[in-house]
Amino acid sequence: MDLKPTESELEILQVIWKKGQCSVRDVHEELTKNKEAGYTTTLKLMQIMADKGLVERDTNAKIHLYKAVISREQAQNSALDKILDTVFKGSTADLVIQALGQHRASSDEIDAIKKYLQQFEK
Amino acid sequence: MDLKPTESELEILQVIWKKGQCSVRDVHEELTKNKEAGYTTTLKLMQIMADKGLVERDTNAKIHLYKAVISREQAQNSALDKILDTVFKGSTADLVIQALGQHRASSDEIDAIKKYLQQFEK
DNA sequence: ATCTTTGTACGAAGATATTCGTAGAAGAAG
DNA sequence: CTTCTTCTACGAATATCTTCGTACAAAGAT
Repeated sequence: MDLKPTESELEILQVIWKKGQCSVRDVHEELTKNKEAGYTTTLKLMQIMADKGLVERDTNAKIHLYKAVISREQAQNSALDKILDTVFKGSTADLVIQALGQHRASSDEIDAIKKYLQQFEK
Repeated sequence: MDLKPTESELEILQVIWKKGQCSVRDVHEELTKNKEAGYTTTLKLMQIMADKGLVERDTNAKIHLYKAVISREQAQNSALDKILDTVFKGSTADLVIQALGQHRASSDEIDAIKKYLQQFEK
């Protein structure tokens, strides 16, 4: 099992993570708020995702319901692993500093991070 | 101009970032330390990258020399932008905390980050 | 019961990315 | 000069991802 979602699959996962269990219709409506897409396109992608094991589906009713197999956290970690490896030379510190520098965290966010770092005191 | 390197292109950029200006041979030798690949495959990829504007090449000598057009920092930022958008709901704090939590930064790294955060004190 | 809407299944076209074989030019070695 | 190696150019096969048309089943409306 590979479990590495493609670009489009990730868009769909985002919707499922946000809304929980979803029909194709649910996902499609959400996706088409931002971009054009045919309904069967969304359907096909979700079927492929089910084949790959990225999502599970309940086919008991006419309207199949899909839920995510990989969690957002898993996806976050594999995304971090990947970019650490490909562009950050493995340095978490570089990544964090670059993230804080460029993407201007709010002061609340910075407080949250400082608080988090307290753990490592002592 | 799109400037979004693919997976393979990123592998090549890593070598160029590391070694500076490179011939195809240089890059190829480095790549094949880790994986199998035909020489002309590397060549073709680098030619495509030159077409796309990801690298520039000096074709004066017989052996063409390639250098990166986009910097590692640019690639880092676009990688961060992308995963912030796709898996972190735009939250830099989540990203940083997840990175620190999962990828066990060394205490040196944590110190560096704390120092960095001092900037935001007042 | 028939028509319309709303679903899933499936195949195939189109787009993009990856891999490599073959050809020929330019140097190096003999 | 001829041969061998090393290089670039190019085209095409393969793989993967994305998109959508068509077909048909099930449910709802008239």
